[in-house]
Amino acid sequence: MVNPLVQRLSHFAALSPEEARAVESAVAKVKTLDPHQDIIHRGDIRSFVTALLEGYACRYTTMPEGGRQITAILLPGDFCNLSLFLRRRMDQNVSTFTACTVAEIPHAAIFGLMEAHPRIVRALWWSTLVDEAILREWAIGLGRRSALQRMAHLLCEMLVRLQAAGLAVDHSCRLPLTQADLSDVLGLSTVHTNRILQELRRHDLIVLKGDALAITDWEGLQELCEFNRSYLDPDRS
Amino acid sequence: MVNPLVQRLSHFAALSPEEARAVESAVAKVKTLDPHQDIIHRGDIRSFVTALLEGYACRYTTMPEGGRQITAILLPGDFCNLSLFLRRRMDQNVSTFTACTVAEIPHAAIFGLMEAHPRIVRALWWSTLVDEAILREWAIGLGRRSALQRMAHLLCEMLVRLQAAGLAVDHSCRLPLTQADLSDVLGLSTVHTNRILQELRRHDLIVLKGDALAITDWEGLQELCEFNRSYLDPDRS
DNA sequence: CGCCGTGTTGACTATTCTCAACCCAGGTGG
DNA sequence: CCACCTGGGTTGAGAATAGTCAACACGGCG
Repeated sequence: MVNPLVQRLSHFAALSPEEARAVESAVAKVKTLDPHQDIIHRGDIRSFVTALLEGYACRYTTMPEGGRQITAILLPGDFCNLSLFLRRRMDQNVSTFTACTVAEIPHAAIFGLMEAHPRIVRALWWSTLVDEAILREWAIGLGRRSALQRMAHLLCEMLVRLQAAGLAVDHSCRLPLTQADLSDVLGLSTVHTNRILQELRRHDLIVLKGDALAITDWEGLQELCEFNRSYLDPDRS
Repeated sequence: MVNPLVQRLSHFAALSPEEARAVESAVAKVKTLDPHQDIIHRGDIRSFVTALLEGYACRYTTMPEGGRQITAILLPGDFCNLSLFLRRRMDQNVSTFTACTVAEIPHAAIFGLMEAHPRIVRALWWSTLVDEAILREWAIGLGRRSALQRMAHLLCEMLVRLQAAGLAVDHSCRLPLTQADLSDVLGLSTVHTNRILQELRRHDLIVLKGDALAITDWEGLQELCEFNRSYLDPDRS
């Protein structure tokens, strides 16, 4: 199996075999994690950065009143906390949805990589830019899209990202989030999320049963939310 | 006057006098812009990066149906489009609120800076991290805070950022955004924005008249929205 | 068997939006 | 100097979107 981390980084800047090896050997430890287990807490100090190799995870913040807002869904190849190599303390929580395997890369190894291989700096920076572009698109949706469009947009985004990670066949993929999880992504109540999903099903746009998401009308779903994938791709347009 | 750009960057990584000079001499051109003038459009290709030296500006995206979502408010020292030095095309619009002066830094000069002065890489990366942290906080607010809390949070954030830029005295600053602009930041209608502002005034939390914002109950305003400034500061906690 | 997590439903409430009107200050042209 | 226009702010009424509360269904699992 190709290392998802290398695969992701080469998506942003073509890596030489030597550079790919350098990335792989920067990994100090590989860990497996249970579902719904916290990887990092807000305020933690770490001497390493964590990258997701297998499974689904998220970054989130909890509100003092008890709510939760998910600010990123992490897929294989994503960094859980790249910012930690500059910032001393983690400013949000990261937790798994499913069982996961993660790679731990010591800060020193990151600095070493960056010094020896300028192209890797570029790739790392790119990866944070895409992170930010996704977050921006979520903010736009939270501010200006209806609940229905927001959900449709999220499903489109997930499919495209999972396709890029080689984790989707045709227009189907695994989506191991409960309706409560989806609510915390979209800023909705669980009841409303449930009704929105039913509406998408009623229009024959999707089939979602447990883990399994199938987008049965890809064109229709994209039109509904005016999905434009360009923000997910390095310079497609 | 200290160059706001240098001031901002030294906030993130102490720059030697030589590095400060290097930053200043990377600026190829300084321009002045009218109020409500677009600086960059989505899709533009540029060979330089733009930094704001004076004035207030914003990044925004327009929806196909006609809405607008502002995704960042830019103050002196902020980059309008730092991502452009990696990404070929601009993925959002940037426009001024007030008359502004901006510095144009050619991509080549950025690369030169980064090569000669590793600490500047650090400072630039930091600046994008803070950008992202602000955006994340906005997303959290859009998802999980009431309109009232969102507005309060924005005003707290603006005051702290303007203080850091030396543009606030005590708890007062200039806020040259119309209620329609504020609405496009907070994801509200202008009517609701108006009513929320009245509510803040009624509780004697703020005085806002035209441009002039005075926060008359700083503690109360922070409590109302549970404002915690740590996301704005390099490793305050 | 009974419990728990997840999904579903109905009834009611709250928040926010839309539409339409109106006010007011500043600037412009007659 | 005044009439008019315009952009921003304000108000009221009614509608739409989304939240809350409470109950129930269903499957997996101890």
